[in-house]
This record gives sequence, C-alpha cells and structure tokens, in this order.
Amino acid sequence: MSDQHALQQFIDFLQAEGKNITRERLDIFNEVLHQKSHFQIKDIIQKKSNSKHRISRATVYRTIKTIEEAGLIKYIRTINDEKIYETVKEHHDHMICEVCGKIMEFYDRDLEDLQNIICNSYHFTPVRHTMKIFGICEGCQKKK
Amino acid sequence: MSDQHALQQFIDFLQAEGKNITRERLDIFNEVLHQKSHFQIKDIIQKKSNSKHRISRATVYRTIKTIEEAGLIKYIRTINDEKIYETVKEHHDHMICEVCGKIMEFYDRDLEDLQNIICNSYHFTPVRHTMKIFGICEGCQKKK
DNA sequence: CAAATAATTGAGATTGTGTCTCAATTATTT
DNA sequence: AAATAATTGAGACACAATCTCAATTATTTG
Repeated sequence: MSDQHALQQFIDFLQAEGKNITRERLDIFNEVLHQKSHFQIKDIIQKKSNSKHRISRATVYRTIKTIEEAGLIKYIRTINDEKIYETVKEHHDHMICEVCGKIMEFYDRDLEDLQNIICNSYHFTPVRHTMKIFGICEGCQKKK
Repeated sequence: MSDQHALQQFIDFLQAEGKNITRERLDIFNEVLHQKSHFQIKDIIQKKSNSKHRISRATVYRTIKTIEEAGLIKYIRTINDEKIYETVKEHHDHMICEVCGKIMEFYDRDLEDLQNIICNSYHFTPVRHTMKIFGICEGCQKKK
C-alpha cells in the first residue's frame, strides 16, 4: 500500500465520520507514515513539539486514536509493557526477542486455519486475534 | 495444584531469592489464591486496605510483582487495556468476548506444535507465547 | 540474649500515560 | 460576512505504578 493510498484512506475515513480535514491531522498522519516500521507515541509527540508547526500533546493523542479507529495503525505491547505502534499491512503475528527486543512479523496460513477450527469447536465467533511468541532471535543465540 | 502446594512454591521462591517470609507477603499471596480465577490488583489493594492487618498499596504492588516473578501468576490485557491477573495453571490461551468481556481459557496441542514448527523455520527459539482471540461468545451471539 | 546489621514496610511524593475541560482559534455553513 | 460548528492548545486531572526515606521488623552475630 503506497503512502498516497494510505493518505487517501485516512481522508476517506475522516470524511465518512464527518470530521474535518485539518493540517494537524494530516501532519500527524504523515509523520506516522514516515516513522520506521515500529514507533511509539512519544516519538511523534517529540517530533511534533519541536517542528515548525508545533502540535500539542493532546492533539497527537487524539489523532493517533483516530488513525487507530480508521484501522490504519494498531499497537502491540513489548516485554516492558510499552505500546509499540505499527502501520497495518496484511494481518500477521509477532515474534519478540527477549534479549534485544527485536520484533519480527510472520504469517502462517495453517495457523490461521487452525484457530478458526478451534473457535468453531468452542462455539466462539472469532473477529481478530493477536499472538506473540517471546523467545530468542537467531542473532542473540549466536552471540551467546 | 493445591493451595498448600502453591504456598510452598512461593515460600521456596522467597527463600531461593534470599527474601524474608513476612506476614504481608504471605497475607497477599493467600488473598491472591482466594480470588476468583481472574482478578485485578485494585481488588487486592481494596481488600487489604480495609482488612484487620492493613497493608499498604506499595507493598501490594511490590508483592504482586514478586509473585509474578515466581511464575505463580501472570496477567493478560482486556479490551480496555486493563491488567487482569490469573494464577498460573497449565499453559493455555484465551478467547475474549468483545461484547460481554468474558474470558475463556483453551488449550490445543496442535496449535502448540504448529507454533514450534513455525519458530523453527524462522530460526527463532520460542520461550513462551500469548495468544488472544477476540470475538463473540456463544451467549452473546444468541442474545442478538 | 542484646546489639548491630539488613530487609521490609507505609505514607506520600513522583513519574508517566492518557483523558478532559474550556477558552481561543479555525473551518464550515448559511 | 455573520453565524454556527469543530478543533486545537494548555494545563488540569485521573490513574497505574514506582520511588524515596524514615520507621519498623526480621535476621545475624558476638
């Protein structure tokens, strides 16, 4: 998904919700797009409180929430319970290294299928799920 | 695992760590054991600040952390991002109803095996994992 | 056993995250 | 252009969790 397309999705969402398309909102969304794959709110706040057109903390929180509601970002929790956001691409799960904190994404079709089968047997209708595997990444294993 | 056994495990842990076995620690641990399966720290704080031998908020936090380190409890996050603790029994995963908030536990051997296979293919050594499936429980489906 | 040492506790201060309030500003509608 | 509605910024507020430090309690040692 290109940045342009993502931006359009965000604008569509704002319009659908009857929200105004303001400089602040677009500005924060652009900042989100230009972050490295995993970022924290404090990074955005920091960046935006120094920038030329400074934006307040409250507005950053409000807008991040809006982008989340638009389904364009989501967060996971690290080992230290920090919220780490990422832009939503295809669905995937995570492996998190307990040594260096690296976050890896993976997707496995069999796993998804199996989950649906399990839910079925519990008469539970799945909507979404999160799975995190904590362990030691290849690099950290070699270092030891 | 009986409460007696759990208590012994906690005492063993304290001793192994060179920590004193105090009334406050045992008292909080007992409270944890007597909670219903899923509880929150504020429940314990509330109970212990009224009880005969009152215990401070700080000590409750400290002790819950210790019990967690002992591997005897762990927490999950609800839809509202609240921490919900549970005593550690056999490993299991969770289904969480987005309507009523009910938390169900399940265990599936195939799922566990599959996870190990996936990790293997990524050269990642798994230590533990959490999986939460959000959706709608049987009861809430029927209500609609 | 008593003194010395070490660990723990309680109370409240502090930190950090996130939300709320409300006046001022900006955008939209009429 | 005036009236109306939405958004923003600043700081207050709420809450969870941690920290500080003096007072207390437990443990060790002579």
